Amino acid sequence: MALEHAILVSLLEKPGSGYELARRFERSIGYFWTATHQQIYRVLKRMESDGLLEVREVAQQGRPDKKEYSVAGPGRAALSRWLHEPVEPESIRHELAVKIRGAAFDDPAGLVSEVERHRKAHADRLAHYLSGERRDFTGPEAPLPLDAGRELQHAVLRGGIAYERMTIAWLDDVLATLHRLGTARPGI
Amino acid sequence: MALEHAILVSLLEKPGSGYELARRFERSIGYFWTATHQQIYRVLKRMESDGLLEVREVAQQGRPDKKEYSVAGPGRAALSRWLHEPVEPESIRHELAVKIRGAAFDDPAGLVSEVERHRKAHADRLAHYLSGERRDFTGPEAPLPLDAGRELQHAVLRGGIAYERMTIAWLDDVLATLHRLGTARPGI
DNA sequence: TCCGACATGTAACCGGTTACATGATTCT
DNA sequence: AGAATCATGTAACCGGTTACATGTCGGA
Repeated sequence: MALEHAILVSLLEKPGSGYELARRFERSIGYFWTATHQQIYRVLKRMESDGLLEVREVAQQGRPDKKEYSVAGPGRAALSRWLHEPVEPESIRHELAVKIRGAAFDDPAGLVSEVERHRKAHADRLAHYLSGERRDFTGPEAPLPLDAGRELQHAVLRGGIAYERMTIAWLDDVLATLHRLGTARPGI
Repeated sequence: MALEHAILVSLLEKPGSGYELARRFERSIGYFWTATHQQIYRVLKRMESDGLLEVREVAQQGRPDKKEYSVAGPGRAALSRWLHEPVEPESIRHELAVKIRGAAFDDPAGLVSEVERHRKAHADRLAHYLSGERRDFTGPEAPLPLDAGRELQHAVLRGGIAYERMTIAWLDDVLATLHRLGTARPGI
């Protein structure tokens, strides 16, 4: 049910249309919760009919009209309720780890290029996060009234950065292991 | 579709029943891919009827009979095919991160206990991984024929260890941030 | 004229979760 | 007698994915 709550958070940060939400889920929010536009439109409709959201038809020049959603009172209450109830610490699902273990029954060396692909994807994401951090969280830090939202967004981003760094280091470890296996027994 | 492949890997490592697989998914394999017994029984049945697995009824003393599954030729081929095709680098889904961002619109201090709960869960998992590592991957390392399966299992476990350590450090960071927000503006 | 960005949707499918159900055996 | 472990399942639901579908507007 976290998609609903992710949408509530995103709309509290800034109201927007389904399309705009979909874009945000490709960026900031999507760093730790993904959703496609189909899913988002479906859930927005349900949330609106449940009274969690309000819609406003907005005419635009040079663009199609859009429906701007914002959080209604019950939506805010629902978020608050969720924040106060515990969620289970989730376990990761890492398909690549399955592959790595599976490689023992196939060709370990054949996995090198796949691991390298993943390493690159994570390095790209890290670079993206770091540039976002530079853009949004450095420079003339508003010194007096520290904005809780900003601080917490930054804390989450630091988590993403730490995750990508850790993953890259681990994939280097995996590559070294695959290399060792490849050279140790060249005949077999 | 990774559940099928996780099952193939697990059964190649050692044949077993649905029940045994479910237990493994609570342990080693489950560290990076989870599945409940209902799911496993359903998929085992399908995989068997697809010819990927073989079943053998095994009578046991003092216990109910079980169906021992093992990987058939086509199953091994399917795994090999999967290992050679790229999988998309997946993005994480971290519900707690949604909560952290959402806390800005509610009570940041109220999240402390939840974050601490998660920190403890990850610390427990880390301890569990480390004891597994000590048990399975240290001591009299077979020095001559390094076993590819063992090496790769260890590499995956090191990934789990790195993940838990990173997460614990991040949650400490989050706790420090929440604390800062709580003390900085005691009146608001 | 065609492409890309903006904007919103439907339909079918499938994988995963939750709840329910049964029954044997061993240990306390 | 009751709890725990071993063992295997069915059914309903729901969230997420993939494919398909439509239409506007601005710029190359």
